[in-house]
Amino acid sequence: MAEKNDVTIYDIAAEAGVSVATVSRVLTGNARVRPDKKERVESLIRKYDFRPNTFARNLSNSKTRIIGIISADIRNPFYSNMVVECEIAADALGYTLMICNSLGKKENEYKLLDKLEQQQVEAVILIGGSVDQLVTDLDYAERINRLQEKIPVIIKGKLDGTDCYQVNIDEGKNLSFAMEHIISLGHKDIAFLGGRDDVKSTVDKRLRYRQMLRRYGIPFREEYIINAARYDNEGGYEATQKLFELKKMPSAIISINDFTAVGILHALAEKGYSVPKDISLVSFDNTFVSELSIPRLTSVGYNYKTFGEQLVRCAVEAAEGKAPSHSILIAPDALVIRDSCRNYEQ
Amino acid sequence: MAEKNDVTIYDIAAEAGVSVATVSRVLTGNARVRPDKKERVESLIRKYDFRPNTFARNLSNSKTRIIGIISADIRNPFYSNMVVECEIAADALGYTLMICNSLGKKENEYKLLDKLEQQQVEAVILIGGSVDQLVTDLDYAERINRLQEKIPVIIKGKLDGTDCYQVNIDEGKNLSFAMEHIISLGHKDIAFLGGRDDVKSTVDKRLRYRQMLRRYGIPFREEYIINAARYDNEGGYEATQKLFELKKMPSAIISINDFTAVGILHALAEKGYSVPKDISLVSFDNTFVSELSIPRLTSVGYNYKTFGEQLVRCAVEAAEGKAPSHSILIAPDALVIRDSCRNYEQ
DNA sequence: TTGAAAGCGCTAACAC
DNA sequence: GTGTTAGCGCTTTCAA
Repeated sequence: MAEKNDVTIYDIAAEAGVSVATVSRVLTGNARVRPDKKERVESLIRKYDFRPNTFARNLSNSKTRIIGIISADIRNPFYSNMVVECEIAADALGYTLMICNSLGKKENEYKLLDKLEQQQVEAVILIGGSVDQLVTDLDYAERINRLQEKIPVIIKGKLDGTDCYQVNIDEGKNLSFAMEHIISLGHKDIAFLGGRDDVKSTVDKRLRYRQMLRRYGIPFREEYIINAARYDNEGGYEATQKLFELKKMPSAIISINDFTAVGILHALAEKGYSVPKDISLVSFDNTFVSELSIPRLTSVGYNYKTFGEQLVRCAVEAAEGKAPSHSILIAPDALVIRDSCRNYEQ
Repeated sequence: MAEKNDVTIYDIAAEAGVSVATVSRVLTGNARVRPDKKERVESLIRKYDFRPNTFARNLSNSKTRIIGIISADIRNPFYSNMVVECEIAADALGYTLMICNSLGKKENEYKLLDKLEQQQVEAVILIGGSVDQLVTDLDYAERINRLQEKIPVIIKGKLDGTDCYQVNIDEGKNLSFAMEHIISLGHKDIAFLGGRDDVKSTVDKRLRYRQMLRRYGIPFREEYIINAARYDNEGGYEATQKLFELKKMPSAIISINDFTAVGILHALAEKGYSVPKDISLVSFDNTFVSELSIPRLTSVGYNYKTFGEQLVRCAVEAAEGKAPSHSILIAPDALVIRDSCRNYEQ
């Protein structure tokens, strides 16, 4: 075990009585080889279960066909969905996805960037972390710019001061789907819980939230927008506690994501509110969490598959020098109606 | 972008007026270099933001410090927890984890094995997929044996006909924690829902289930063990439907995992059963799902951190020729008591 | 402490 | 079609 008894192209060549070039040719398929030689080589390859050394290969032609991806944390289903779809898309294009998690630490983002660069990945995709921030670190932007000189960088989100390829979705549009659903059900007192004001996608949604209220002639109440430090169930739970302090409870709540929605559900249940009987709830992301909760959540779904495909397609095209569009917008997501909303009756 | 304008060790050497060997020495730190030269080289490295080409390096010393891991599907929190802990552990030891998903397809397992072998990973870790099967494919075992001749293979699970390194947990022990809790609460009619009889960990649990009943003098009822094709909420839902067909409902249910438990919860709620009022429920894995459901689930927790550490430690030691123990048993997990069980009253 | 040079295993240009 | 050979960028003897 762990011995370097590896068969090389030379061994194969020797035993087959041909040159290494010929072996290489049958390996790459880049040139014609006389059938009988080809057959001899191939049978030797099978015999020794030979696999060409990737490093020698990469060193020689400086193409790794690896795409790096740095996600925030695949334990969050939003990211794992995204990452797996990217993996599938990359595989379909003959690329390998190298998956890394920054786990919420800026220093990890830097470390991973170094690592991927050193691994000679042909493109790097960034989802979550710095690319979610409303205002970008100068330091980070600089690091990315330096990287961009060698390797294309594709992000979901934004990065001021860089010209990364971007693949995004119209968060405002998504918000409007949720709002329209709620409003069509007769709700007017609609709170928006969760999220932070340093996160771009959240800010985009909040902007649209106010805009929608205005459009439908519903008065805006500052106190109905409630921050939460974390995008998880605790965040939802805490935000709901603040909601309880208000004199008037809303009849509907929009939650920044499924996890937060579950926290909201717990908090409401504790206080004796029933969903959807007393309060309706819509959320975003449509992860499996929305299927698991009771009641199941009406949620605006992310189209993970399309997203993954676009991210990877962009990465591959950029890597191959095909100059894809610098800013790709994914078609808006669809609302998946489940059991957490109902008609509002006076 | 994507240009090969990369600075090499030669450029650095030339500009610093030293040989490439010297540059290499400061890079690896494997030999002493006169301070002034060292300083000159280092400043050049900074100046050009130089990073040695990993492939050349690997080719030269045939050490990649990469460990491959093939998990079933990181969209399942059980695997993402495991994988992230492995990633953290690997990083701490100076290794990189290459994460792949077989997504339930045998062919993918083979493809990924090839890919990892070609990438020259120094060890491969297998969790989920073939290693979960009660009886191993001969074909697969053979593939693994061939791989083992070059690279150590570490598995969570089993693989008949191979002598992979194994890191496992005593599933029976875990089951007994769940049972003892339930029994101590006064329950006697205890059903065990979910899981398939071709999965080893499930079979282990079922064996212990019967054993525990015997030990406590509780009659065993065949019909209280219910299979489910899938280990997700649908599996739980379906298994519960079968339970409804029985003349007598149990007072407690043990669920094969958290997802299944949620399906059970949904099915019970539909029929008007309340948990824990009417029926108590315990499950396994203690993923975040058990925190999210209503009621929150009492669950026997996996110690993901320890598991990840042991898996990676074993991989690294084997890779470095240190001959770790061939079979490692993780300390049994702990029961996390939440809100899904209660005392049984006649 | 340092430099020259021989690999590491493969690809591709070049000549035949 | 096929073989020879020059790299690819780095590490590591071996001498000096």
